[in-house]
Amino acid sequence: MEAESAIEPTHRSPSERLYAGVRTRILHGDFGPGAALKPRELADAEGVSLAVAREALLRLVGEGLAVRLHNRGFAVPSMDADRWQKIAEARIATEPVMLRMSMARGDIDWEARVHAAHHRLRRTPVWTEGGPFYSDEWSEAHRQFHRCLLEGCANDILLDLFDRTWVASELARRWSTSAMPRGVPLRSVQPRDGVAEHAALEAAVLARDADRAVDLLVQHLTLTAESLRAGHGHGAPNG
Amino acid sequence: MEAESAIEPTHRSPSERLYAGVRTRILHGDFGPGAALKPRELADAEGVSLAVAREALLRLVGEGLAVRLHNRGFAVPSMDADRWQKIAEARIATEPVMLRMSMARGDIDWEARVHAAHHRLRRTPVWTEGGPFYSDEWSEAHRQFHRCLLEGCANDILLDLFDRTWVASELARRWSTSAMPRGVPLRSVQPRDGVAEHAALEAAVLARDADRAVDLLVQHLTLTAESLRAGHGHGAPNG
DNA sequence: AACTAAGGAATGATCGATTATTTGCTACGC
DNA sequence: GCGTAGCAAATAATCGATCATTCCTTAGTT
Repeated sequence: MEAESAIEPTHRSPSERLYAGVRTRILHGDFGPGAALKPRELADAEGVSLAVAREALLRLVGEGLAVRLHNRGFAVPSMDADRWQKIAEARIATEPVMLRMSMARGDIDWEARVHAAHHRLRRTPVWTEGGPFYSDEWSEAHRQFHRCLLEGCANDILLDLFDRTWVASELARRWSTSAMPRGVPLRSVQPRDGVAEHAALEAAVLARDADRAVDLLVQHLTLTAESLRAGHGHGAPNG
Repeated sequence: MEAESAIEPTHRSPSERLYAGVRTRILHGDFGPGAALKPRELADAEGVSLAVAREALLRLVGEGLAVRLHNRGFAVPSMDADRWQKIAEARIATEPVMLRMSMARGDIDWEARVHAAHHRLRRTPVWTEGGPFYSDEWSEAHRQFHRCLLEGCANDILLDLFDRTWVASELARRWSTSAMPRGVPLRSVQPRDGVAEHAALEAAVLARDADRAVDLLVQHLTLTAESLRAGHGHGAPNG
């Protein structure tokens, strides 16, 4: 395998293109919570058949990024106030156990990857140029870092569960930041020092201090949930 | 809308019928691990179009009951020796935390449902008439009982994760039992008293003894994994 | 004998059109 | 005036056929 996935991303199959496009747009919050995802529209916009749009939507449903309403098509998942809490709770319930497993098993190579992931995260600009949104690069680096911490557990099933929860979390996060009024960028409602939190987490992990690492992780997740909850109710575009 | 979901189950949409049928057959082990799932065959067998078969397969992929190979169609997930361990480990990692949450939050109504689920489980015959297989009714009652124990946590995200893991677990279990030689039914390699285990678990849960309940659950999961591992390598139909 | 390359059969992906269901509106009766 | 039956537009589900890729056979070569 050489340059197989790195060549032209736009050269892939129609199905793949449309799937990736819609996925990105959902994650970016281009569709509001509960918005209908119409196969015809998506297909026409990409110049492709209905079947590929349906396929893309079906895949998204499997991933938790869309829901299906019986005989009423597809839609972006809706988001109510306490879904936040549920997602944060799920992460707090599952990730600490995984982190302990990861730290108990991870080898030198894993340590190196954690270090690299943290380095990348630290060096990636958090904010986009103009808007109050996280940059795509930072979002991806952020995901990589958190996943990397847990990858030492070497359990595909558990990492799958992480991926699912992460997607739900990102979706919710995006809507929360989208709900912010334009004049009040996210940084003002997030006085925490995310960089320091990640650094402390990395340090504890590499020092193999499991108790401290779990503490820091739970704290990190709790603070994230709280800052996002604080960002709610400012004037969400819809319900 | 009157009798909408309770009428003829065979009267549902073609898509639903085929989906449910294939799902059941996969769970029953009618296709070996890694077996190809060909849309054309499935569609023709049910007398429906290719699109319907593809849709069903896509849904199955989202559920973890099928995998997709790039430009090479769909297949039943393959199963290697240590996948067992991974699945058991995932359950042992996640379910105890959920059980504690559930027991901390569950109300009287939840207790009643746990009791009912256990009653149903206890009264359902475990084995099918002729073969060495679990009966469908028992499998479903078993799932309901275990899920019910955790439902007190009142967290959709976490219960979703349980559902996924359970499906993987059931798939693996079925293949393990299928691998048994015909003359040696499963009961002989499973000397444990599953009924007593479930009863003890129910008792600890209803007594709100979280530590004991978690202990029993972990023990239950561990024994399951071990008995299933013991059943491996007898002469699996394929790889 | 083994390895490689061409070609055909099988299967996967995509398409355009048709059928069935839902939705929103309108007209009618109470 | 309100509720409801019925019609029409929109959209979801399904179909049969076509295009593209992979797999398997076979012939040719070293």
